[in-house]
Amino acid sequence: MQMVKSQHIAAIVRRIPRGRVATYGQVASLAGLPGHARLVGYTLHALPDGSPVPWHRVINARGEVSPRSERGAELLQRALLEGEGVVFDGRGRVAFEHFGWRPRRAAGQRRPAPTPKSR
DNA sequence: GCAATGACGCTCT
DNA sequence: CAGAGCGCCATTG
Repeated sequence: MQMVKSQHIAAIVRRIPRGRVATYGQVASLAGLPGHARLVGYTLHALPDGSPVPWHRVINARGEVSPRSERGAELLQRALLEGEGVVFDGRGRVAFEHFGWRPRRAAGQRRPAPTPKSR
């Protein structure tokens, strides 16, 4: 299978619970490609139309949606997330501390320090 | 089979 | 904290 990659990534994204958002890097790490977030982004773009993949739940590490090629698409993604209960801050950013998806991994918690300083 | 593109991440300034 | 540059692999033409 050649597009197994997309299938694998799709499986990861599909694991994201509703009302939660994950970053490309996070999905990439879970997919077995740590540090290769670009692959996730491009692979998601190559996903078929009938893919049950909530791609709108996948955003960049900045906590904001990517300005994709199509103008307004980021607004659509943001609308979908808001429809799931995700809230954006005044700058259009999502608080990973509240909406960041935290997958259950025995020895692989990709969450070193969620800004422990200042509250 | 080769070349170019692409929905990012991380580090440095 | 914000902005800019480099690197990575997969998919498409």
